[in-house]
Amino acid sequence: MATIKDVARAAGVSPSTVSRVLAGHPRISQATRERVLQAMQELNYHPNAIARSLVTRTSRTIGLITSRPTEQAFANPFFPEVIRGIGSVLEEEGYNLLLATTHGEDDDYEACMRLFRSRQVDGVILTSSRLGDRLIAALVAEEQPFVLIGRPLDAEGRPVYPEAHWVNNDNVAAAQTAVEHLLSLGHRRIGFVNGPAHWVFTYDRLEGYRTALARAGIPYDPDLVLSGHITQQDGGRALERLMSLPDPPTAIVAVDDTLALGVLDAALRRGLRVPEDLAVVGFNDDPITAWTRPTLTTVRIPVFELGVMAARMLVSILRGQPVRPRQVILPCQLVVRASTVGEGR
Amino acid sequence: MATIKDVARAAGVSPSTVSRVLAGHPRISQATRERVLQAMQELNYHPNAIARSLVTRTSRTIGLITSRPTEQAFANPFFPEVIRGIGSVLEEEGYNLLLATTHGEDDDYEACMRLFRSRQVDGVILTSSRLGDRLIAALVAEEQPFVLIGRPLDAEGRPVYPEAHWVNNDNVAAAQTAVEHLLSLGHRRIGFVNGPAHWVFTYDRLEGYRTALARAGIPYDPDLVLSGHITQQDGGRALERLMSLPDPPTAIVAVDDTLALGVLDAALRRGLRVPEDLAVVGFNDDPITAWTRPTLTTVRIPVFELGVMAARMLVSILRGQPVRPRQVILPCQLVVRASTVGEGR
DNA sequence: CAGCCGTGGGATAACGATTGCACAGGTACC
DNA sequence: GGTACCTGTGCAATCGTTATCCCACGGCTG
Repeated sequence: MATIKDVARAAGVSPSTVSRVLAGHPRISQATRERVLQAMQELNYHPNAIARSLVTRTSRTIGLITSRPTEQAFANPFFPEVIRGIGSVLEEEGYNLLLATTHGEDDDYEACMRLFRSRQVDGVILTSSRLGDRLIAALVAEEQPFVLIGRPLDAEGRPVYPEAHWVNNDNVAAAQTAVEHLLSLGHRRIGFVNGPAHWVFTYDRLEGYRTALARAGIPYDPDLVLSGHITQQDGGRALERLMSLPDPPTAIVAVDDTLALGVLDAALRRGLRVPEDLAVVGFNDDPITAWTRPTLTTVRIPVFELGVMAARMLVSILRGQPVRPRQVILPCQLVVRASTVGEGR
Repeated sequence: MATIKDVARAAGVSPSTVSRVLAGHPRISQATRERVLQAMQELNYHPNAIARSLVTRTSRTIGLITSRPTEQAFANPFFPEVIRGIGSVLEEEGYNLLLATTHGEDDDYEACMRLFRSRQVDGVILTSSRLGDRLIAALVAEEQPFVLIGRPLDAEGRPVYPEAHWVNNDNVAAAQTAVEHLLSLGHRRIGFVNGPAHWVFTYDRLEGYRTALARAGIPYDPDLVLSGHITQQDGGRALERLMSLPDPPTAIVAVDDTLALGVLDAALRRGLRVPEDLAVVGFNDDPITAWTRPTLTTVRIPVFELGVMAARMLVSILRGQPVRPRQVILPCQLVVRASTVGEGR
């Protein structure tokens, strides 16, 4: 493959000049520029990004860290959508996207730090966070450029790192809205089917649930709150346990559509009528929710937009531009369907 | 950040020696090795992958080329699943995964070639192909390492590049099986709702449709075959057109579940009973198909496994190992549900 | 006419690793 | 005791760019 030296020789100039043409340097005469460009064409020259990275100390690549549990959690719609969002920005900014694939729960830490230390990425986007996340702590400590989709909380659930950049959908408000929707329909005993409790988004949604209840003057009943993996199976199990309570709920909020599907399926199997005997609300507006019988009330999350915002932020950071608000919260939207208000179709 | 020279100085050896320790070179004494390792630890040294790439001329990164139309086509389940499959292999092989994000129909060509020419990837995996695909032609011509998920056909649909590496699900057989299933249920007029005709997977599925009909001695009726984008909308439109034929079909095969969903929805709206008035078969076994009413008969495609195989192949190629069979065909599985045989639930 | 400045471009040194070659010292063998 | 070989390590070139410094040249100014 042709190098910058070959081009230089062919054009009768020095490598420096070729480099300057490449960079669009102003102090190059029109004549030389054209000679160089033509030589490039003739030799089918393409600059070696690796060599360039070595000297500029930037890779024009950003990493996407998605830990396995998240991938499961958001399973279908989240992953491709957020990538589409991120990709759409990076593409026009001329950045590459490197995926960190990890196996274990905590391997995202190693994977991410390796990307930075080996200089393969200029910054990263994290697609989710845990309470007291050590990866976030490390990135902050090492001052590595990153943007979090979500928000950083310490192990006790208190907001931390006010300087950090993140973009989040308002999970607290979203869950609150969902619960208030049920309250407005007259429900008073509302079950909450949670995912793994140490994720921030599940934590926040639980928070919204509690807030809504508190505002309505309904005491919090721990028996009504279950937590499991984000699978249809665990959704089903949760329903069984909730319905065998002495005073079972008349409505259930699940933190993810997959869980809600499990709940719904188990409820129907049990012979419950939805929503008459039990109302169900999910999260994410998975396309599938428009097809269940009854269709599923759910909270739409602007995933594509989260990706776009996160990417924009990170690019600004890397450019050294100050990012206007360091944190952005995008609103969610309750999509009311038949699983809470009957035949809405 | 510490470099190899810092480590060398701290350990009282030359950079070469440090490099050899890093590479696990055999002719390094135990004592030196330990001194060097300790120095690395103390300095928190991590080798610069960029610098290494420059001299070794490999990036230990592979690219994933997914053109926008494909992303739409396979929308939900395909994309994350194939990445999971690829990732699971690359992770243990120590390769990175770089995503090529493209906007336009033909931009995948530019994107892919740029990755190669700028030396950012050692090889690529293509997630799909068109008839007479120029990207494939270029990769073959330039002898770049690549694996295709799908198979290469020329503009007229003839197999080409017998040397190329690819892994494919047997779309012809799959479609054939689907049609034969309908034939065995007594259907004689079977509609075919296709995606964009220039994709190989749609081409192959149409091929399977024709083969099955031919074997059953049923003449091919072009009126029964429609082609559009892979959206629910176009599925609905296709149904309308098919059902307004003078002699409408009693069964429909759609090349993708999204299309099948559109067909199903439009059919139900039209007051047709499924499967009594119209049987419907889709492709991909999207989780959603288990939730429609009636549930949707579909063809399950081993997406994760396609990713795994493709990645394994590519890694072998990059290692310089001969790949045993250059082409692999994975079987599909017909999942029979209520949209063809009534209440299967 | 001397000095200065702006323009265009060359020389050279990094950037941080790998690697072929050379070489010192020790051991084994004839 | 000399030669040959093995072991362990250093030297220096190299990968393909960019960046810093510097110089040549021409025109303008005083």
